[in-house]
Parts: sequence; structure tokens; C-alpha cells
Amino acid sequence: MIDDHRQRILHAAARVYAQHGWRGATTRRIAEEAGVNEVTLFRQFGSKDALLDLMMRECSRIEQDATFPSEPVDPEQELLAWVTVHHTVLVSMRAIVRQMMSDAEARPDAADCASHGPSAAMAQVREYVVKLRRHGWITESGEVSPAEVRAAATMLMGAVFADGMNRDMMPTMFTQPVPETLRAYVRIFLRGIGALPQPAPRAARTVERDSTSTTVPE
Amino acid sequence: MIDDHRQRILHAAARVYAQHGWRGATTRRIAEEAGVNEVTLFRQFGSKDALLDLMMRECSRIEQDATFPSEPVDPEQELLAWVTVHHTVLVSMRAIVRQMMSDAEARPDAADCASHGPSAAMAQVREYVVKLRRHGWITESGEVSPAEVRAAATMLMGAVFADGMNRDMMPTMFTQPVPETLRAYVRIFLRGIGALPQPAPRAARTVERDSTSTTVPE
DNA sequence: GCTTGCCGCAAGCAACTGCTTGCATTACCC
DNA sequence: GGGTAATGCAAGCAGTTGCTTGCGGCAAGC
Repeated sequence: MIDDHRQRILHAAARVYAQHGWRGATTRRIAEEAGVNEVTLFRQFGSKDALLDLMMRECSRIEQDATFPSEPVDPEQELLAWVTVHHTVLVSMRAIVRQMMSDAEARPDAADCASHGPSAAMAQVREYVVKLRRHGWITESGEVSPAEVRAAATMLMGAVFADGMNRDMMPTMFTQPVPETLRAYVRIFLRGIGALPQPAPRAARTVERDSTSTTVPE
Repeated sequence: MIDDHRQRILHAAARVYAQHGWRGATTRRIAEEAGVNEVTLFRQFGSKDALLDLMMRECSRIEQDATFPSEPVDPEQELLAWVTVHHTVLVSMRAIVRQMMSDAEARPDAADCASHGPSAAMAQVREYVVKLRRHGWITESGEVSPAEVRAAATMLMGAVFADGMNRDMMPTMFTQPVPETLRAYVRIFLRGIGALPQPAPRAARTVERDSTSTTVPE
């Protein structure tokens, strides 16, 4: 029960900040939320800026514990499980992430903190893609260029990010339930990097129009 | 030169709001930015809230003028052109969109305004996908379910959104230049809905591991 | 018992912020 | 010229906000 106060204040600061942003996170509000006198806050952390800076640094230490298997066995299932965890974490933190993104220009710390999670997640996906290639799920000499595979990973992460951040605000954009959507993201990603069988052959390609330049080589 | 002041104030309000958010958009700051006395602001708009509300309503009227051709000829090129315009608009408005997203809970107007653009864009893409199907670019009885096609559109929009919003904050996540990345997004999207030839056949699928459950049917 | 360190409480201060008032100025229309 | 509407300017007011100070309470260690 030594640093109980510090932790309580830090957690309260995170909650208030997530709801009201930097300017709205008043020292009085944080103190009230923490059930602590406002003066204690200044005695413990010095200033409001110092408190929020520390809160953000603590916040970026939260590691998501989802990991990929060391050797891919079922890419669709493995990716789906991982993406689901990532999406869940994102949804639970969307309020604070939104605030950090809006404060990113004014407070560089906020940008670092907000980008830490996604960057780490991105690194995990890239590592998994390397494993996929090494284990033959992606053809080494495939016509999907490595740059495109890289972009596919960015696309997957971006889609999951946008889904987690915006789904509650844009009901017209996200009409299907989360699990179904995430599975579709994963399947499209795998198909995009050539790791899932193409569902429909190119039979219907020459219909109705003279498709002279259907596939632009580069 | 009649309503010059109103427009100047509205534009100044948008700029200040984009940089400092709702709470940071002080009436004094807006007035200074507009080169107008603070009192004029209150005489014209009544209150700060009324001014910012009106600014947001005006802001959501900005229509992006990119359109798809009435009949698809070259889906990759057409989608790429459209996505490029959409991305450019998004980048130019990213600051104000970020603020709106952080203010969405407190101010419902902000949520409406922020979601208006993406929703309209989404509708355009969905309409284009319908055209693609109608013109035979997507097999009617394809193994890509309509739900998955819908999710693919959401995925494309989400990826473009995340790219436009986060690229400047997360350099480790977006390593490739914008045009290359957008083209990859489009290609993966088309491949995901079965409208681009699959690059690598399923030859390398049985390598090194006993892939018993490679494709999970449902 | 006595010091030490942390805490709560009350008060307050300077700066900022939304907003108002009173008055002089300017431009336009009849 | 005179009325009218919009603007600028100076001042101010009440509420908020970051932060400080002084004081007393209270538990722990000597």
C-alpha cells in the first residue's frame, strides 16, 4: 500500500484523459476521479504535464500478449486469432488512442505512445509473413512482389485499425459483425499475398468489354 | 464584400480547431487568426459553440469530386485514380478529422461531420463494385461470398483511411511511398474479390508441412 | 515521546476564457 | 445630411485552471 496513491492517480489520469483529452484532463477532475486531494497530485508528480507524460509512458508499456506460433500450420486460423486479439485491444483503448492522435502534434510523447502498439503489432505480422514464405506458403518466385506483400501487411493492419477505431462512429461503414469482418480481412490478405487458393478462375474476364489492359504489369 | 467577415471567421475557426481542438479553439485565438475583433465573432455567431457547430456543418459539405466511370473499363486504373484522390483529400484534412474523432463523444456533431466523408466514399465504392459484378469482372457464382466482397470494400477504405491518417505519425509502419502503396492496396482488393488473376498457383502449398487443414471451409 | 514523512483541507493567486457593455468609427442608403 | 447597421476598442465580469502556501492530522520508526 506504499504507492497506492501514485497508481490510483495514474489510472484516474488515463481515464479522464481518454474522455476529455489533454486540455480537458483537469487536475481537479483527475484528483476527484482518483479520490485524492488535488494537492497530493502536485506533490507526487510535480505538475500536470509531468503526470500525463508519465501516464503515457506507462500506457505504452501495455503489451498485447497475442503471439504467432513459431511455425505456421494454419495461416487463416492463426492470423484470425491474432487479429481478433489485436482488434479487441484496440477497441478497448480506442478512446485514449483517439485523444493521443489529436494531441500528437502538440505533444510528441502522445505520438510516440500511440504509435508504439501498432508498430509492435506490425513487426509481428511482418515476422509471421517471413515465416510463411520460409515454410512455402508464399511462393518464393511468386508474381506478388515483396513490396506488395509488405503493403498487404500494412493494408491488413490499417483495416483492422480503422475498424477498431471507427466502427462505433460510422454505422453505415461497418454493417457486418466483427468476427465475420475480421475473417474476411484475413482471407483477403492471404489471397492478396498468394497464400490462399483463388476462388474464381479467370473465366469471366473477357465478357462484354474488350479488356485490353486488364493487368497492368508494373 | 458583404459576408467576408463570416467566411473569414469560419475558415479561421476551422484552422484553429484543426490545430488545437475544441477546447483549444479559443474565441480570442480564432478572432486573431481571422484578423477580426473578438466581439465581432460573438455578434455574428452568438457563441463559440454555435460558431464551431456551423463550421463543422460547412466542413462536411466539402464533397470530393472524384467519380468512377459509369462503366468499368480498367478496374485497377480506375480504382487507383479514385483511391488516390480520396487519399489526398484525407491527408489534407487529417488534422481536423483527428480532432473531430477525439471530440466525437462529447460533440455528436463532430462524429456526424467526420463520418460523412468516409460514408459517402464507401457508398461510391460499393456502387462501383456492383458495376464490376454487373459487367462480369466478378463472377456471379464466385466462391467469394457477397459478404466477403462487402468486407473487401470496407478493408480497402479502412486501409486508405489509416494510411492517410497515420502515415505522418508512424514512419515504421509506412515504409513505402504513397503511390506504390495505394496501387498495392487496389491490387490486393481486386485479387481479394476475384477480379484480378491470381499470381501464384497453388503449387507450393504442400511443401514441408502436412497441410491437413489448409483451407478451412467455413 | 518525538521526529519524520505523507496526506487532507482551506485559501488564494495569476492567467486564461466565454461573454457582455458602452462608446466611437466607418460605410452605406435614402 | 441623416439614419442605420456593422465593426473596432477598451474595460470588465464571473468562472475555470494550474499551482502554491500554511496548517493540522496521523501512522511509522527511533
